[in-house]
Amino acid sequence: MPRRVTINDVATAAGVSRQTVTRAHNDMGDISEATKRRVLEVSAQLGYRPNRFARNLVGRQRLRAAGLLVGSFSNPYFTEIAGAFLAAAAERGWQVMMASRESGSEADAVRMLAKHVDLFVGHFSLPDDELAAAVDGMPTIVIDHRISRPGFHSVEIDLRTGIRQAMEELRARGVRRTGMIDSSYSLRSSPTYSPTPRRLFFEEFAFGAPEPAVVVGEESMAGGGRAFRALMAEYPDVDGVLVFNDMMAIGAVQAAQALGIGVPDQVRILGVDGLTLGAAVHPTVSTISLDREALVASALDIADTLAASNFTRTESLHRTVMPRLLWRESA
Amino acid sequence: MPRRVTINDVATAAGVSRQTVTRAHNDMGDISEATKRRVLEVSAQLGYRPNRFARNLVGRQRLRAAGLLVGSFSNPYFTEIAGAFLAAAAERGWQVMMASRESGSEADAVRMLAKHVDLFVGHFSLPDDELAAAVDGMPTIVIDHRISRPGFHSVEIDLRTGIRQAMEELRARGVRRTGMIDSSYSLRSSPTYSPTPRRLFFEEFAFGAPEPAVVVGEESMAGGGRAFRALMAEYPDVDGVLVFNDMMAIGAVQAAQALGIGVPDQVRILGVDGLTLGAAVHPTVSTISLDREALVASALDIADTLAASNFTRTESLHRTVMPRLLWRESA
DNA sequence: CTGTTAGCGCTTTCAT
DNA sequence: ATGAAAGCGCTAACAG
Repeated sequence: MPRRVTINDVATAAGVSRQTVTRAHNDMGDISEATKRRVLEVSAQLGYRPNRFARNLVGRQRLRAAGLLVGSFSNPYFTEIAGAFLAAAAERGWQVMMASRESGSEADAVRMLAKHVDLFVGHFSLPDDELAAAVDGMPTIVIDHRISRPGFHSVEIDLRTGIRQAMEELRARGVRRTGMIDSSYSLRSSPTYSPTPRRLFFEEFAFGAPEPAVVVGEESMAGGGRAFRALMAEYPDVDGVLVFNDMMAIGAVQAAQALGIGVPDQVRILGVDGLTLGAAVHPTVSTISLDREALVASALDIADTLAASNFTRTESLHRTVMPRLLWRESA
Repeated sequence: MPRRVTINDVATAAGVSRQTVTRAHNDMGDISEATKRRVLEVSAQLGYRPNRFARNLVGRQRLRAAGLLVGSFSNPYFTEIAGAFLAAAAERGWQVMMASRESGSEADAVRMLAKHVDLFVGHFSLPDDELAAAVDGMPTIVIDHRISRPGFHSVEIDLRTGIRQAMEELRARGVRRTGMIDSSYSLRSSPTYSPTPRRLFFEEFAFGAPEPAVVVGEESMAGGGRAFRALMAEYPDVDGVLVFNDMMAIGAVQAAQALGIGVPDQVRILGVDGLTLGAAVHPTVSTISLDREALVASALDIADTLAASNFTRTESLHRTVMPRLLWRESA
């Protein structure tokens, strides 16, 4: 492997000083056209690329880069977050380096990212202690999970309020008994299912019968469909269903159609997430939208605050964003 | 805005030399536990974060970062590419900085990325000359578009062969006349529609009537549905439809169902892209899959080759990947 | 117009 | 166990 070509190599080969090479490469003036052309030619010949670390080290302009950790690129919720973050970050002058938890361990991903960025943002799944060890002092903005220790900041979503409002509106729309389809994702990391926060909020505000009508399904369209059939079989009187997320809700709506159950006439179905896809299917899926714009804006507010202090501030910063209810056709 | 804390500040405050601070922060040994603890404490107090440019400049380990430019995060094709790239890149030790063409100009995005990465990969839409000016010498791997000038490399998809094979198979499955739904995206950048390469390949291999049955639609599920209705109205004898991409194909399938046209019994519908989503709907959508794994693997092969030469090689490298036909239910 | 000097913030020698 | 010196590759500031 050939040694990397440096500015000195070019200077020597072109018979000029390093400074002249810099001038040629940065359109700096104070250099004759002839010299400039010759230097650039030699550079091209040798395959010279300025070392970006050296350049940024000496440069006055402080670049800002955020490391975004997302759960999975095959989950539209995360890709929509990533897209929103990318757009908002670009507008505010942040560059974004991404990593996904899918490949390799979260701790490894974090360690790799650390060399390239000024702070982390994202959905983390490690326990707080292990996370703190992994990020090793890097300022970290956690999404959808409150954490209060120095160097950590968070953006929470007030899902409890969103679910309360949704249940109230379902009642107002004539629903007699509510049911829920929860995600079985806890089964992926432990041998026993444990209820998600969404389920706990649901049970708090469920109505129509003393026993909460809940079934658990796999996190996919097909899983939502199967869970809907199970729910209807076990609790036939349920006429309003909160579904863990929109993908599962789409599956549930399809299953209802296949069963000949009218949506929303006989059963109202409500997802969570606010996916764009939910507005493209028929009927469109009503949803408790986890407002991505607000979410990433809040995260970037924190990032900007940290950057403004040149990353010397360490006390925890927090934001809370409210979900927005999107009443489309399915509920 | 406070000045950024440097290693010297910490050294002074802790009453030690810079080297001792380095030792404390990098678990380097040759330092007493007491000193180490004290230094780290002072660092935390002051909010010290090592400058990543200085660190990487002096570090022996050469980091490798790729800048990935995608078209849009609201298009599942691009997010699937991005996800595949991220996973494959992580495995090969590349970090990935992303930008999307959605926000701001492509040239600006490229200029911002340039400060952080060793090469570009992606879907570019600028004319070759403008692109060359924008990347300003940065090695660039172009996806899905051949370009042969120094410093540029490419990964092509042999869609022509894929479409030929697809048409042959449609004929074998009893299709009598083929039709196509093309994308109107050229209308976004110019006042007049111009046929996409996919249409040209289709017309080369269409069969069943002298006049090619083609309609143009907007690039979305709804657009695919509308186009399908128009196609059936104008060419009722068409019984095999190639659709520009999978999202539009899903819309076409839904439209067919709404019209009471059996899929695949009366009309066979075939998309392009190979989206995961196409396997989750009913009926599942047959498709000419633009093999993402192969695509990103090829791009990273080129990237590794360039890195191995320390980015001194400039002659164009090329790869071609074959699409894979996925015969699911709709065709 | 061109070259020399200094220094960005850090880690790697090499002394002590 | 700690510190002094040197240098990574580049650009800013000053000479000439």
